[in-house]
Amino acid sequence: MATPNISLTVDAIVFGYEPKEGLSVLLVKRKYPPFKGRWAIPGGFVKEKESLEQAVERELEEETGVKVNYLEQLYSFGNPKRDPRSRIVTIAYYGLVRSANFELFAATDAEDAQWFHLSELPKLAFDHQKILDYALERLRSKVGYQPIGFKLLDKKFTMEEIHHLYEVIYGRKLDRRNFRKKFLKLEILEELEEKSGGGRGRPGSYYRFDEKKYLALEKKGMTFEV
Amino acid sequence: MATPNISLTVDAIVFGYEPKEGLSVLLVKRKYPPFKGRWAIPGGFVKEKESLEQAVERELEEETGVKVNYLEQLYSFGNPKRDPRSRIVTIAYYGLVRSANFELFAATDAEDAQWFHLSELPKLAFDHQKILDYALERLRSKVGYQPIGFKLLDKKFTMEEIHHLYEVIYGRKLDRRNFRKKFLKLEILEELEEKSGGGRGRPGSYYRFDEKKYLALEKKGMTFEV
DNA sequence: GCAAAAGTGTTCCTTTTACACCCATGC
DNA sequence: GCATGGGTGTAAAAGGAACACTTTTGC
Repeated sequence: MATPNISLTVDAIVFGYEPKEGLSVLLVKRKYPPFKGRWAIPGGFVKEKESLEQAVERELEEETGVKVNYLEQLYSFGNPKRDPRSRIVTIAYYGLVRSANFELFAATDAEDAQWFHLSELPKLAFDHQKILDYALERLRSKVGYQPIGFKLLDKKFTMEEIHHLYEVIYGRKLDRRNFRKKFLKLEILEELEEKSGGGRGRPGSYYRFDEKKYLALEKKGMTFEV
Repeated sequence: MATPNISLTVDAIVFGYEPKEGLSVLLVKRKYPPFKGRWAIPGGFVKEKESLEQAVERELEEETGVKVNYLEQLYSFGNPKRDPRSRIVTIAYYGLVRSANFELFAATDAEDAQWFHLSELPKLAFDHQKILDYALERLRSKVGYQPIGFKLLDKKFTMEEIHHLYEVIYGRKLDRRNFRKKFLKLEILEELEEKSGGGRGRPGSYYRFDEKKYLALEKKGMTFEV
């Protein structure tokens, strides 16, 4: 009656962001066949007693040492031929990490783990490119109506940083001044005393995402839109 | 290595619509424990050689005789305790059918299959209420930016019908005149010669969704929005 | 003619877009 | 002072919401 011949895995597209680097994706190099030596997105089999999210977090920890700051289920891929070995259905997630967490280590199932710029992706194993495309599409649309962009930034960030982040994700220019006004009008940012010194030009304020305020406003019917 | 103790099922929320009845959901009465005699959404185990979508369509056919007009993956539910028997992960879909296809039959795994108004739902088995809530949320949002509402209507329909459909799905009144203008401005409806006779008042034109035109416009960057 | 529903037009207001200009800092 | 990037304001255009009015049908 059950389905003894179908295995279940989870995989995770993890996005990272650095102001100077742009968006990156976390990949691991496969140690074993099939696709030995090829880059793939981290993931693995789900254990019987753990939740799907726990499985994702465990695999990420084991294979890359990364802890995500945000995790969301993406889509389940179940094409009977997606894995040459046997029938393996995977539930894909995507995650976001703060730039500070960029340290990696190589471990268990991965000969290596590494960040790749979106513009310099290697050929991926299995149907992982398809999963990545799907994740990017989701990120692009979701960042416009849910406050998840902050999860890619430091707790404190400047207007310029979040503005640039949105430009990178959308892949197009956004008017700096209109972006600022739209964002501030949402009233979910707390302006800090501290200014961003160091660079050229006038220093800008640091801001922090005020999640409590956001949740309260959301409950009242406010909608986040960028 | 594999996951012999996790079983995989698919389940489907199927929505139907009748102008006079509003939105309905297709449910089946469980023949066997657990939850014997309780209403549940149709679904069942995935076979090794079939795709997930094929599994959904097969189970729907077997349990209810219904063929959906639209099918979309919703979300995967994998809480370790969602099924009291063992670890069963389900990939949930939602589907839409035209009102004409409303005929049902009782079959294999179901003592009975029946349409339920959204306002008169029985208590559901497993976590199926949660899945239904999720499906409704998805339907409500998606109908606003993808032309899937038509899948619930006859191939030809009047403005009044689609207007009422949106009111039912959104659960609130929409100005008849503004709705009409907004919809027509999209230029994806083909107005037919035929008028809706019979009722009281001035007859309205029938329309048909012009999918080719929609796809062409979409490619050019047009966005469907209601 | 009257009621009912379809179809058309107009006005007002909010939001978006495209800018110009001033301010604070490093050198 | 000058270059550089941050911060504020404003005007035109577009889009959405509210609503009055006309048309076509059944009785």
